[in-house]
Amino acid sequence: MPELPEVEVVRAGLAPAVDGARVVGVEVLDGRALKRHVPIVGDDGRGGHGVTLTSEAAAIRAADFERRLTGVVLGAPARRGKFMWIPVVSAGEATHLALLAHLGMSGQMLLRAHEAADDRHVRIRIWIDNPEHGELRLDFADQRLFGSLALDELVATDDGAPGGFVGNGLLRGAGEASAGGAGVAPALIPAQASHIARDPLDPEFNDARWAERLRSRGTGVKALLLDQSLVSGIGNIYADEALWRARLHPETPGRAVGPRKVRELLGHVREVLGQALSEGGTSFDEQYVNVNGQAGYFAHSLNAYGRGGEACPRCGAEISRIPFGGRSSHFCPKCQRQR
DNA sequence: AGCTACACCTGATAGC
DNA sequence: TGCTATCAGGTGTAGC
Repeated sequence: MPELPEVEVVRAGLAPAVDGARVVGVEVLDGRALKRHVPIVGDDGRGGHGVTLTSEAAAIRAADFERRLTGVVLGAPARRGKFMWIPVVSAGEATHLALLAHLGMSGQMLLRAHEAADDRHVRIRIWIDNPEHGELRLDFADQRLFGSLALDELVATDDGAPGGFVGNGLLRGAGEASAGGAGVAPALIPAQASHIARDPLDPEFNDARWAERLRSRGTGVKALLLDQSLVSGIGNIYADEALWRARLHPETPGRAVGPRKVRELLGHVREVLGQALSEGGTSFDEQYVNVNGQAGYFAHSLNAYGRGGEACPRCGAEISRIPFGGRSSHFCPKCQRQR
């Protein structure tokens, strides 16, 4: 579900509540929401996805997560692509630890009053005390459990540039400063997010390098947009939308896209991400919501995604829907010709 | 190295 | 009503 714009809406919403707040309590209701959390003591040696946690292993993780997170002070949340993290600070100084969050397909970070009733699918509750805003509850809810929280080690970025976006307001668009004044992002990134590329709205994103890598591959351009090691933050919705804007067929091999067209595609990616951001992200149902549980409006602005069988807003031809890696690609067969 | 298939989950909806 | 199949915004890993 949540792609870059949705995760950024959540990150920005979390910032005023968590920055400077102390964790006063942690309760793991479902240990499966800690898939990425590796306990220090009693490590079961089983990590990552595609591995079913035994209930014993899940209990070890839960206990470790609760023990180590309780009592810490949190800093300003950061984001790269679809990964988000909140650094653990001590006496105002960053430590080597961060609370890492990935929302997967259905994850939500909800800010609620301390004693508010639970939302559906809450897996982890974190009680925080903010010096300015008082006591709040940060709930991680996730229907499908593809998302997770973890305590993860912060490592140096390989290029020495900031690890991700940190700002007091919502990121506005390609390489722009935040609305509320940019925070100083340290050159650190959680180890588990360090393998993904920078996202297209990161000022340090290397356009030429990306273009070169994309044009060296025989894979379809949609699969390349979704490859988080080439460019992060793009998912099924915005891949389809960017390709529609660029008039590119999703199965066009990377090496068949000319240099000019590749630059154009990147421009469309930035444009669609920026527009979605300004409209609060894309919500089809209750699955994607901001920290207050509210939906975004960008679903009204989609041209291709989810519109199979409808008329192309540009040429009127019928939008096609074809299988793609266990889900679907949506495109206009007339304006997005295979080349 | 690059690519595909699949595993990890729950729930909504459609069709019988 | 109740069963089964299909679909959903993501990612990591096994295996060819």
